[in-house]
Parts: sequence; C-alpha cells; structure tokens
Amino acid sequence: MSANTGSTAKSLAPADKVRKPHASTAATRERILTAAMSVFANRGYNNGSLLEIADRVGMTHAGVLHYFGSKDNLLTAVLERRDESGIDTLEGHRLPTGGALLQHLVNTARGNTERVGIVQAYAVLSVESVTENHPAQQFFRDRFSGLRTIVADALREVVPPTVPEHELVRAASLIIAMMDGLQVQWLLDPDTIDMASSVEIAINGVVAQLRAGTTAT
Amino acid sequence: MSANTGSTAKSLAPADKVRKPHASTAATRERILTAAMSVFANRGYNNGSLLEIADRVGMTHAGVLHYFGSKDNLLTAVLERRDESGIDTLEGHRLPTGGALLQHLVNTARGNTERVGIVQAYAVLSVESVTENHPAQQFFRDRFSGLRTIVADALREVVPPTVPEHELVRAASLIIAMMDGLQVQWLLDPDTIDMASSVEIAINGVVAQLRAGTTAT
DNA sequence: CCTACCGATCGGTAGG
DNA sequence: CCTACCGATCGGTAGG
Repeated sequence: MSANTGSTAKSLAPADKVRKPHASTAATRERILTAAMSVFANRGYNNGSLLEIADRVGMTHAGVLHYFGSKDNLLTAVLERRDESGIDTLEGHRLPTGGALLQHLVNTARGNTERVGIVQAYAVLSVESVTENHPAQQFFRDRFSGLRTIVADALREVVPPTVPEHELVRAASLIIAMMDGLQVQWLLDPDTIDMASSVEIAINGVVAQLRAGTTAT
Repeated sequence: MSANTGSTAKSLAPADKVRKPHASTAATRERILTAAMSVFANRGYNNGSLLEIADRVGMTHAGVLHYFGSKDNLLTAVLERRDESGIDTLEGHRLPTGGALLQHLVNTARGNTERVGIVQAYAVLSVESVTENHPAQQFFRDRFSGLRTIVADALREVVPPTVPEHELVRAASLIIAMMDGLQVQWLLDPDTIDMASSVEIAINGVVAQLRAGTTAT
C-alpha cells in the first residue's frame, strides 16, 4: 500500500507504472522461504506454524498466505529451492560425475557441519514425509530415486564394467542411507559423530568392495 | 477412586474386594500402547492425536489420559516397550555378541519387512526427536549411544585386535546409520529397496574393510 | 472410564 | 500486506 520502492531485478522505465509498489515481491518471497526453512527444520512441517514463520519475517500469517497461497505450497517452494544443502545441488545444477561426484559427497558432508538448519530441515521433512497424506511424500520419493541414479552412475565410472547394474544401485542406496542416517545421529550428538571422515571412509569402503567383487554373502 | 481390583499378576484372595471391575488395567494399558504406537507411526508424535488413539481402543481421549496422565507420558511408555522391533531387543533382553549379533542385525532387517508399523514409528519418532523440545530427544540420544557401543563391541570380536577403538565406534555408527537410512528409503519405496540383503552386504563390507585395515583415505 | 468444558492454536478466507 | 473472523482440533482438567 504505502509507497515502497526497492528495485531489485526487473528494470523498469523510470516513471513506468506506479513506481515499485513493494520492496520487491521476489525479495519478500525469499525472506519468507528462508524463515520457513528454518521453522520447518526446528519444528517439522506439521508442527511448524505460519504464525512463527510470519513473525520472523515481520508480518502476519495472512501475509505469508498472500504470497504462497497455502502452507502446502510454501513447503513445496521451500523444498524446490536450489541453494540448499550440497547434496541437493545434485539435481539442479551442473554436477561432477564419477570419482569427482563421490568426492563432492564427502565435501558436502563436511560442509553440512556448518549448515545445521538445512541438514535438519531435510532430515526432519524427509522422514516426516512417510507419514499419512504428507504433502512432500512424492517429492522425497523422487528425490531418493534421483539420487540413487546419480550415485550409481558415478560408481559405475570407478568400478570394473563387470559389476552388475543392480549392485551399483544397491551400493548407491547404501551410501545415501548412510549419509542420511549419520545426519540424525550427528544432530542428536554433534560431538561424537564426525560426518565428513565417516562418509569418506564409507564411500571408499563401498568402492573397494565393488572393485574386489566380494559383495556376496 | 472407584473400587478397582483388576487381578492380572498379583494373586488376590478369591472374593477379595469388588471382583474384577474392568478387563484388567494392565490389559487396557497394553491396548492403548498398541494403538498409540500405530498412530504415532502413521502421524508422528506431534501430529498424532489422543482422540485417534482413543478411537482405536474404543474410549474417549480423556480415558486415555486417565491411564497415562499426559501425551508425553504415553509416548515414553510406547518407546519403553520391549517387544518392538528386533533392533530394540538390542537393549533389554539377552543379546548375542560378536558375529552372532551382526547376524542378528541382518535378521532384524529381514524381519522388519513385515513390521512396517514399528519400523515407521521408530523412523519417524527418532528423527522428529531432533526438533525443538521434543519429549523423546534424550531417549533417542541414549538409544543411539547404546546401540553404537553394542555394535562396536560385536565388531571388536570379529576383527584383529589392532583395530583402534575409535574405528570400531565409527564403523558401528555407520552400520546403524545405514540401517536407519535404508528404512526411510524402503518406507517410501518398498519395491525397490531390499533391506535384508543390503544390510547383510553392508555389514560384511564393513567387517572386511576393518580386517583389511584399509579404513584410511 | 465418561461428560463437559477450557484455553490455546491452527490454516484459511473475506475484504479491503 | 493487514484486520477480523471462522471452523476445527488439540491436550488437559474437573468432577464424578
């Protein structure tokens, strides 16, 4: 309502229409997304409230709904943001392949140590998604499926071509499972879990096992 | 209040007081616990309601509170029940050690395939516990800590004595993390994840790595 | 174990 | 982006 300016992206002809009504809708949406990510991380989706999110941004909960329509939509938007945890970068942006991707996973685990909020958001939301009628269920199903493919592809490049496909996929799911499970232990006990080196050791171990072809009982 | 008797364990003299008012307090508590486990599994703790639990048992939510005092207490009681998932048997009962315990883990993973409810309850509640002020936070911190010790002890028996303690604990945390993470992927995609054989392969891999002493970078 | 009730909170809508 | 409001739900208590 009041005469806000705040130009951010779109270049407008000087005195075009009403001369920038708000502090840029896009920027406000970003602030809401950041707050929402944090609240969902700390409380979970069901237990996190629009009021708490709104308070952090300095508006009412109706204001938040004005920007995202519903709580479900807000969650979806949070999950689809690309800037999140390193492991998420796996999907959107350009990604390394082969050994470089495996190294990227280790780097991600290391970097995640300084991103508790994001780690916790994904840990909490991914598991919460298995509950009834959770709006993020399909998102995480697809995400795990995509991750498995990417990691399996990377493994393929660093092991003998004789290793069968299903072993690559299984190894990939094990690596992803291990990273996710470690995050939970680390969140509960940050001092006794060393995510970075554990992930590194585990990945090296999986690769070594695949190379040795000793994956049977 | 009213004259309850409810003989279940304690042997009472035949015509002692009022002669069986209810269907045994202990039995009712059990029925509530079973319902609560199921509801918490399907909805999580915060989102699961006393009303839904009460409905399954056929009473009002006030009735449930009569037996457990508060929702928090009910959760605690659910978590402390011993009959749950195999991996929980790890704490209470007599347990195998060494290779037999590792085999027990594999059997547990296999058996869990037919206990979706229990698996989901532990998966959901353990991760939900990392959120703010969650009543089960200490429970799961202790649980992970205890599991790490038990698995590390088992590993010690099957690898060379030269393997340092901290590597055993790290390997233990990796095994536990992997099992937990796999459960989430399996819950979302039961057909593409083979928990039993994956766990078996992973444990064998960890042991092989420890024996080979190649756990470094 | 129920009826009755309370205060609190929640997501969403109207309507500007 | 707010005020004002709604219906729904929730955990817990009183008081039997």
